[in-house]
Amino acid sequence: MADKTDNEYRQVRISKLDRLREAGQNPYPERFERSHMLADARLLDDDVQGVTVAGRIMTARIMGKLSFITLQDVSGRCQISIRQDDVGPETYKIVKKLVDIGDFIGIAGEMYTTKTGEKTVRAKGFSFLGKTLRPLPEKWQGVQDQEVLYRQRYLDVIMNPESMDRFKLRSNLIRIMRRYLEDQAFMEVETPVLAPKASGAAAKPFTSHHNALDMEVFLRIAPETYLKRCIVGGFDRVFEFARCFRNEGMDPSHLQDFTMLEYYCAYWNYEDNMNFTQKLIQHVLTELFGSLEVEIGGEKIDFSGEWPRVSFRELILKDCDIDIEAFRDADSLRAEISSKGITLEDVEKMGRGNLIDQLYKKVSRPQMTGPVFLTKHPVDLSPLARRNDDEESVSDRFQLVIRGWEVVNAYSELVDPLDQRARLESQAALKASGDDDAMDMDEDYLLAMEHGMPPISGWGMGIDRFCALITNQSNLRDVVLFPLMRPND
RNA sequence: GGGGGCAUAGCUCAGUCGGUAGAGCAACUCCCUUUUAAGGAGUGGGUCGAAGGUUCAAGUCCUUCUGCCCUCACCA
Repeated sequence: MADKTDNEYRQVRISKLDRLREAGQNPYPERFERSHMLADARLLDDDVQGVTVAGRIMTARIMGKLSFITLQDVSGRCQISIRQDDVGPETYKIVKKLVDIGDFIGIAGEMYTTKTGEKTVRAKGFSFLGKTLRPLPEKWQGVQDQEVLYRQRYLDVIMNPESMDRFKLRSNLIRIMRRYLEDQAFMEVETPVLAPKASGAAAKPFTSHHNALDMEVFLRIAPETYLKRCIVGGFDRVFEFARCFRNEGMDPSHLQDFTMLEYYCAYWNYEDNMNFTQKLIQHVLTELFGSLEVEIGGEKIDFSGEWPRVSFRELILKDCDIDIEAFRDADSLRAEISSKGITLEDVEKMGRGNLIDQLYKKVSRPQMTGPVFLTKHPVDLSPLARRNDDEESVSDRFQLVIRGWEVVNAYSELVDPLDQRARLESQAALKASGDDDAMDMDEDYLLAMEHGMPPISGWGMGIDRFCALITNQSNLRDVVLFPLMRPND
């Protein structure tokens, strides 16, 4: 790792700092006025005067009295040239002797096209804008070491334009979603990250201790119950980009620290919400890609038209010929699964809902490619979802599955406070009997519910997952700028 | 947690059967007014991830450890 402070490069560059100051150049000046981003400068006609650009030096071709330098900024790259005859021998000597690849410089000058056809800014004035003490990675191969790419992400995005583009896309994605929701009268709110209870999902929380209050606090595992309190309070449509934390295993599709977008809409049911989801995602993809066909993992996925809606029951019946409605308790279902020759891990401990979920993950989910709305989950997998009025064993719930990834989870919310109390009591009983993932009793949330809720449909999307999916990344860390790494010093 | 893989100069990588540590880029000293992976001449740069072991001799073989990647399990 680059933690040595005594290497040749650093010593040489520190000595250049002093020489820059002696030559009258501040190595770290306070500002610079740009007229154009580099990508925009390249579009200018020849002979345009008064162009001022700045950026990081990526490559340099230094000659005796004329140099070509490629600068990079967030917009892209542009070549500049510096001629001794234009800037004078003192300044040209600085360029030759004291400027390194990786440094920031700014120039003022005019546009021209070189005889090899490259748009170039010819420097009439030169400003030193920032000294680097470390060399950039190799200009052609860049950084290959996955560990360095994660630990020193700045090097990744400096050297790899596709990586920079991916993070730009993530930013665009979030902006487009935020605007779309705002345009549909949703209001962005912020709810607690640090709370006395980890509620709203089944997951192991991170814990901490609040000194002044002398109490245990939890990092949120979901914003759900607070956003629903907002609905109780009269905000009809709310959303939050909620950083959530779950103290569970890490692998390419799970991070302990991730971003969920959740929204809640009063007076909608889950079917309204499916309609809206389809419009939202079609809008986002059109804005991002100008197309509803996205290539993911080597196959083109078509997001246009109406997406199929299939219930758990229909799906499982189709994929393994088991009608889950015919098996109303865990034991009979377990027997049926094993009689079909399907093996699932740890079936003995599972309730009926979990059995169905595991069965689905085994026989159905891996082969689901295009966008599919999976609906009507077993009610005991959905402690916060509304029970279906016609079938009491299922919930008014859907997930959006794309290429085997559950990207969206949404339902008609349970707004009956007595039903909610009963379901949380059974969750708490599961937890007391050793199920760490079951939910806690949440009296504070029940108190809010008892003050009355309208019909609500809520919705959550794993932003990291969606982003990884549409940027064709298989590891969520590739869409997170600074993933958590074990320190290695 | 199980299994597999990787770790050599600032970066990208070679390193044969165990026998003096290599290249390109980058850096340093020069030359160079149209380059664009600029070119030419020269120079310096290594705790081979760490610690043990085997051996006359270890970057190389063995053990342990650390970090990272993949995979299985777990986990909405």
